Amino acid sequence: MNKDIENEFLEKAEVFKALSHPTRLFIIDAIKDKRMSVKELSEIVEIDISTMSKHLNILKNNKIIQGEKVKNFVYYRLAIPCVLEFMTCAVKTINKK
Amino acid sequence: MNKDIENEFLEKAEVFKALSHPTRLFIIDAIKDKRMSVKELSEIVEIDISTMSKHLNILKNNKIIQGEKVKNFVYYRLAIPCVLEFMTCAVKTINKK
DNA sequence: TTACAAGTTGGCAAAATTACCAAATACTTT
DNA sequence: AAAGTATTTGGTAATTTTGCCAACTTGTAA
Repeated sequence: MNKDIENEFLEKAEVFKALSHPTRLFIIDAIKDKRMSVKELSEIVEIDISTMSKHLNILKNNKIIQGEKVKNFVYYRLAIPCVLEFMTCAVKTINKK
Repeated sequence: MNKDIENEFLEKAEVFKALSHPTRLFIIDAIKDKRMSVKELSEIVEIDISTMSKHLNILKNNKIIQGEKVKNFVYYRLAIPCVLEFMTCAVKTINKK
């Protein structure tokens, strides 16, 4: 693959990849209004807390969310509100199917 | 994983997954103004034409692009212009890093 | 009809992703 | 200090994605 093209689009692709999992899209929807802890999120989605922690880490590494430690909880919130607009476009796409 | 949550977010995640590869983001950028054939795209990106065909198929299955056969060429163009706005948000995210 | 070019599909191996468990860390509370 | 709760990290197996080659299909042109 051409290196210039790869350099230009790889970082952007990483952001989309971070959003390409149902659990991570749920997270974004869930914390858009109020911050939530890892345990709260894992219990709602019904997955292992370690799995949830890793999903949150993927979003955090891409600066899509950010965490804040309070006591021994970590509360996460949206760092990039524009991701919500992504959703609107995704839904338009789905409605075409 | 909770089934209601999975049902609500799986389809949307598929759209993001379709966009989560540098070659596929390049395609979207390349055909945003003018339609292009599989061979043209594969030569620019420098990958096998069969690989390019598969990438195009992933985008087509998600209704992000659409193809039109002319002679023995297939020209692809954008079907959902709003994906370009996704890019703008992705870049904002990248600039934070 | 024969040869050629564009595109698609199937198969396979390498790489990446995902989810669980177990163990480690961080912080509280008794 | 000891026990308990929340979170993170390492390891591993199952699944998915990716890219090439080879073979096949479709349509063109000699």
